[in-house]
Order: sequence, then C-alpha cells, then structure tokens
Amino acid sequence: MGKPRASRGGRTTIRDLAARAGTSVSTASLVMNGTWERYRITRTTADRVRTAAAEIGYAPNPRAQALRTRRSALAGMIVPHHRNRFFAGLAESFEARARDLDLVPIVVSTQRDLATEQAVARTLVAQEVEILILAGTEDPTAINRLCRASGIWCVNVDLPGPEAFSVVSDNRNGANHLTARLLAHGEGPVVFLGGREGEYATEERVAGFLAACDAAGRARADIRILRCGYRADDACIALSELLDAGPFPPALLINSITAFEGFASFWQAEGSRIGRPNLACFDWDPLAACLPLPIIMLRQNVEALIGACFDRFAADGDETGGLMLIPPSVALDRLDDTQSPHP
Amino acid sequence: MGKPRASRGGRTTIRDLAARAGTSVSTASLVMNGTWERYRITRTTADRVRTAAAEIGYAPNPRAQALRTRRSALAGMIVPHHRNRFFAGLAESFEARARDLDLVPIVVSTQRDLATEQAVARTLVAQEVEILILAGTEDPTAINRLCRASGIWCVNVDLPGPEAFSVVSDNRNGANHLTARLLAHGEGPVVFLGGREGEYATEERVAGFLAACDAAGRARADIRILRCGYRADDACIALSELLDAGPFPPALLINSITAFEGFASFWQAEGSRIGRPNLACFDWDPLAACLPLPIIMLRQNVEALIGACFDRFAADGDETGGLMLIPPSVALDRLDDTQSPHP
DNA sequence: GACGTTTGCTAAATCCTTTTAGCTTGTGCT
DNA sequence: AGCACAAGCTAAAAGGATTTAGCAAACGTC
Repeated sequence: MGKPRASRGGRTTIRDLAARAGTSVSTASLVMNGTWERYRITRTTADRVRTAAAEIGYAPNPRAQALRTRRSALAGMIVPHHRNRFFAGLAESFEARARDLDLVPIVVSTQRDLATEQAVARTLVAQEVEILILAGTEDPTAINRLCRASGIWCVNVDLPGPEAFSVVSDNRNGANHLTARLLAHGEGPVVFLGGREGEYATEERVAGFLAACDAAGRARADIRILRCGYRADDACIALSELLDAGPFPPALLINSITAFEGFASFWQAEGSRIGRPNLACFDWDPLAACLPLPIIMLRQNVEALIGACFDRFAADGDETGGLMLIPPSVALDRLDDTQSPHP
Repeated sequence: MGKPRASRGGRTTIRDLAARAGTSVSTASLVMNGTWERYRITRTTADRVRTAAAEIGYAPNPRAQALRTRRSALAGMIVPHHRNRFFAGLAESFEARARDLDLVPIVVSTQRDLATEQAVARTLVAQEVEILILAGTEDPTAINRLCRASGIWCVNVDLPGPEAFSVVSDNRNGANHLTARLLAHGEGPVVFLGGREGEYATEERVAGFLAACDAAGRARADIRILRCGYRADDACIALSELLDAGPFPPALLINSITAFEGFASFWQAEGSRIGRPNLACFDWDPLAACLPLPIIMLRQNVEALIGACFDRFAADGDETGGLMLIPPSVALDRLDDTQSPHP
C-alpha cells in the first residue's frame, strides 16, 4: 500500500524486492542477474520476481554489487585536455567503445599537471575501473605499475611507456611524409615548431623530420627545431622571436593543433610580414582546415588508436609492453608551388 | 615479512591496516577519517596507524565507504559532445570546481541521443553522484525528476527546464547585441543560421534577433531564419540552398560554433561566390577567430555558468526551478563597414 | 515403507567500511 | 575498601548485494 519505496527511508533494496515477490533474497538476486536457471528456480517464480521488480522500480545498487563482485563496470580514461580536437576525438571514441562493452565511460582531464595526473590515476584505480586508458600522459610508467599492482588492465595511448601495451600514431613516418611534401614545394629554411624536448612523440616526429631533410639534401643551417611546448601562446612567442631574428621561413612543420593555434593567431597579427609559408600540421581541426593557407594536415586515427586498445583488452593480452603504430591519414593537402615544384 | 599485501589475495583492507598497527579495525577507521580525537584515541596510537597505513600502502575502498556512508564523492556531468569548444570548456570548468570540493568529476557525452541521455543519467544516478549537471540536455525534465526521486542534486545548464534550477547564457540579449552590430554595419537581407526549432536557446536567440531587426526597422522580407540544426554539414547544405536561391545575404548571425564550422567549409568552397558577408557567431573558437572574415564573436562564460551551479549547490538551494542568466562577452569584434556605417 | 534422487528454494557468509554503544582499566576521593 | 568518573579503546551492527552449501519436500524404486 502507498509508496512502493522501502520502509527504512532509503531506496528500494533487494530485500524489498524479495518481500514483494514472496521469495528469499537469494532467489531475487539469482533471478535479477539471470543465473536462476542454473539454480533450478522455476520460471513461474522468476516471473514473479521480475514483475515485482518492475512494480517497485527496483534497481540494484551498483556499489554494493561492485563491492561483492569486484566488477565496477567502469572504464576510465585520462587525457590532458578536453579543449583539443585530438583528445576530444579520443574521448568520444573511447566512450563509444566502452559503451559497447556495457561499461560506463569516465573521462578525466589533468591539464597536463603531473600531480593531478597521479591523483586522478589513484582515484580511478581505487574505483577499480576495469580498463584504464592513459592518453598523452607525461609519466605513464608510474601509473602502469600502480595498475599492475592493483590488477587493473591499463594501456597507454599517444605517449608510450615500457611497462604497458602502448598504441601511438606512426609519428616518425607521419612527420617524414609531411616534411617530404613541404620540401618538395620549395627551397629555403624549414622549421619544426612545437612539442617538448625528450618527449616521445616530439622526438619521433623530429626524427622523421630530420630524416626527410637529409633525404632531400637540405643543409643543417636551413633547419630549425623549436620545441616550444604545447601551449598556443608559447608557439606564438617562438614565432615572434623567429620573425625578429630574420626573414620568415617559407616552410613550417607544426607539431600539434595547439601550436597551430599559436601560429594562426600570430599569422593573423603579422600576416603581412610573414608572406605565405607552406605549412604542415601533425593534427587536424575543421576550422583550421578552412584558413586560407597552403597547408597539409595529418589526421590521427582516433578510432583506430582506441580500437586497438579495446581489441587488446578483449583479447586479454597479458604480456607487458609492446608498441603498436597506427598510421595517420592525410586529411588535407593544399600546398603552394611557390618556388621550384620538383627540386 | 615479504609482501605487505593482504593474505587473502586481494588488496589491502582496513583489517590489514589494523593488524599491522596492532589496533582494532574501528580505531584504524577512526584515525583514517580524522575523527579519532572525538573518540579519545591517543595521538601515539593515531600515529602508529598512520605509519602503518603508509607502510602497507593502504587506501580505503571507495565503494565500501560509499555503501556505508551514502557519499559517493562523485560529481557527474552530461554533455552532448566533447568535440566542441563550448562543451569542452564547460567540462573543464566543471572538473576544476568538482576537484575544489574533493569530488571526482565524471563527464559523459551522449552525442545528442535521447536514449543514451536517459541511460547515462540512470547510470550516474545509480552511482549516487552528489551533484549532476545536465549541459545541453534535450529533455532535462525527465532526468530532473529522476534525480529528485533519488535525492540527487541536479541542475541544468545551457538548456533549462522547469523542474530544476537552470543556468543559461543570456541568449536573448546576446543575440540582440550581435544583431544590432550586424545591422549597424550594412543594409540588406540578414540571416539567422542554426539551432533547432522549439529549442529554448534557439528560440531565445531568434527572439533577440528579431527584436533587433524590428528596432532597426528592417523589413520582414529581408529576414531569413534557417534553423538547420547543430550539425556542420546541415549548416553547409542550408547555405548552399541559400546561395542557389538568389544573391548571398550580406549579414549572417550564426547560432553555434558547429554551424559556424559549416559556414567555414562552405565559405572555403564557395568563397568567390559569396563575397564578404558580415558575420556574428554566438560562440567562440580560437581558430575560427583567425579566419580572415569580418566577424563578431560572443564567448559564453563557461566559468560563470558552472560557477553558478556550484554556488547554488554549496548554498544548498533546495527550491525547485529558477533561471539564472549569465551574460556572454564579446570575444572579438571585427566587422566591415562596407555599406552605411551608421544608418 | 525404507532409501536414494531430484526439485525448488533459502540461510548464511562474504565484500570493506563506518559508527555507536559500551567494555576495561586506571585514577581520585572519601 | 569502595565508588564515581574519565580515558582509551573495541565489538558489533549496519549498508546492499552475490554465491555456495545444503535443507525440506516430492518423487521413484524395489
């Protein structure tokens, strides 16, 4: 009579369900999680329980379930930022894949702050997420170890680490291709802009960049590498200094979409003084693609990057380590043949 | 000796901690959550427990805690997308504020799908999040009710609902201002592009748009309203049709950054045929701001939008409903005086 | 009708914490 | 010695589920 809620104030529990259905708590539980046939509960009884559940609007308490079963039904992902197409794309792919597995996706950003990174990781581990994806994490190794100690399946994306399976874009070949295209479209100095010294993705791309320069026989003097970090402001400053130091280079390889933002605002302010350099960017953004600039943009394959993680998870790959390369694709190729098209 | 982990295989529990510290489980618990002084535990004992905790690396099981205390320490937010500066900005503000309150932020996107929206909401409610922010939710009311029934504090952002406190940008005045600026910079037809018919934000902006048109004495025949939805592709198609139907209008108010993306790609393809229309956009994106177009962009105040939610939460405002308007700011104003500057 | 089997279900332990009532011991006072 | 009281801690009951061992009744067999 009256409210269908439990007498003791709180939400309806399995005890209320059992009472309503006229069975024991165990029977109710067995029915609710579908194992009733194995325990010889009759269909009649099972139906009674299910009807009762519908009537009183019973939903199991996930925390109690998780406490008992050690299955949280949570999937965690750590990203540096949301305000960035690449990581936002990874996040959305992650959510879709997690939902396919009936896991609740949890995406948390860390603002590239090491302490936050650690704290967030600890929290997610404490929540016993069933899979943890570390995307663009500064120091994945510490977290990889923490996960292994807690029995949590963990994978690195974008920035790899030796202690866990890692999936990254093929940075070296990608950068090599971009650079080759740049160099095929003009002579003169060429600049690499963005990223961090010593960081895997940056150094791989620098390696690809230098290899392409070598292959094209460019002189060392014509090559500048400005690892100015990931912030747009810093890229902008680096470019100002470059401009102050002499004639603006006719070709730039830009390491990330954030550095590209820096370039865009610099170009907007100083457009008249920098001419029309050919650009290559190791990332893609639909609005960036609309800027009237000669540019080639690579798009990292976020679906494949995340897909590889989940495939490995599904395959229950336990072997530590391993690196998987996902080739990026050319999203846009619109370079100017200002100088010698084929040197 | 040997491993500091529990004998029974799993993670270290408070029982292990108590054993190690030579106290009872209760004492360990009291010490760990800081209430020990009220229960006359000596500092010596407390220190012993804390040392032991550090030694065996004890971390409480948040699920067991939540089960007991009914405090989940989780904060939930639902957004339509991550790949969008506005919602990404809301998400990052949300994370920062949640962390200030020692809550773990959980942001989930729904791809503007009603079924996903409901499912995600149910999950978050089942997780007993302590605050749930619904940003840009199609049908907040159903979720608002669900939350009230479960005793979860809930608030709507961007799209309001009658059943919960709602915080939105001042759409009407914002659109009014944008439109007034557009109209002050030229004669001729003016178009409103984007949004959904019947949706609160869209209709408010349309109202502001029309009011400004009236105030400027524009003829009804010179006003077009194209509520083509939020997808970039659809905006692009709507613009193509507009172009096919006659001369391209010299002024457009674009309702969202996604619709602006549609405009940008349209402009890139058809730039020569559409001239140099003055644009206004009810959203901001750093790359959009770099396009060489005469444009005024409004930036919604994501910090204030989220801040208002948390302030109300902290004030424990229990009254249902209420609408709070947050004025957006002009992020960029760069319109052309092609025609009559001051009509 | 005694005994073994099957059927249909349930009691109880368990997961890990929190929290309150109350148990020892020691001290001070008469 | 006896009593009151404080100090310092702990036992035990939640909290809401899952899961296994096993009970009671019905049935079949000789």
